Amino acid sequence: MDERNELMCDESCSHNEVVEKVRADMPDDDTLYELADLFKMFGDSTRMKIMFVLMEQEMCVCDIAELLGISQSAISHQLRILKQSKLISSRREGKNIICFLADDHVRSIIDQGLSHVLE
Amino acid sequence: MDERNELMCDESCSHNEVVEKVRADMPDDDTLYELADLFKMFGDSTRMKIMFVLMEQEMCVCDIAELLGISQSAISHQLRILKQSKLISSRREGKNIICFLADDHVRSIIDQGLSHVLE
DNA sequence: TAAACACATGAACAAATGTTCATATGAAAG
DNA sequence: CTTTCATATGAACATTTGTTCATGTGTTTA
Repeated sequence: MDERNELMCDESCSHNEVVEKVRADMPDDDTLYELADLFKMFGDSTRMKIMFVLMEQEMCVCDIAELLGISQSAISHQLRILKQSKLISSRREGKNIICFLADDHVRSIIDQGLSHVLE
Repeated sequence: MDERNELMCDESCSHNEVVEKVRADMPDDDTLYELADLFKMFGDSTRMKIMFVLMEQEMCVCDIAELLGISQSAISHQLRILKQSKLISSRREGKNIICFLADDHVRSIIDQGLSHVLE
């Protein structure tokens, strides 16, 4: 009887024990999905631009839209998503909503990405 | 005459000079798109899983598929994309193609992401 | 050289995503 | 309290994206 999964190649390059070890060391599925969802936030150029702006300067919605040349509605939709991911927060100030980065990981993540891209 | 863009809020929270400074400090559009495309790679759970596996152990395509319980075809399509982004490389070894991480930034990017998620 | 195996790839399809447009909400000023 | 301004949101739409299925390519082994 062959105990290996039918998908596995005949002469497994890594032995089963190795596969088992790697499998055991993987984060659970929920964490993996959360992680992918987090990076999804950085995977759209509009959101990327918003975060870049907020890395330098907190700013109201309207100014972000103007600075980036993107419609207020589009910005607002994206801000909503970014807030849900707890990457940015906001406070009211008079008539305006001021947005700012909510997490310092944003900076380090973007910096690591830049290092790769600029190589 | 009002020199401000019509989109800009009446009483700009940030003065125009600030907006101009931030705009000047932004990377050019090409870089921003590249950056977003890079993070897009981390924004899918299948690719995330592949990279997690390869962080621990280089491995042939077939074993990755078996370990993750994902079809060989799906894995192959994703590997193609990851190679295009220069995140993983591969070499032939007999009948198999062995895949491995091509860039150490992968580890640091994922680690930063994990820190955020596990908070 | 023929068969078996590991992997790649194209087409088709469903699902997720981002923008626009129109409109709603809610604070502030008159 | 009415109007105005800044922002939010829902619906519709076009794109992008990821998977499956069928099949192609290139290596190895018999």
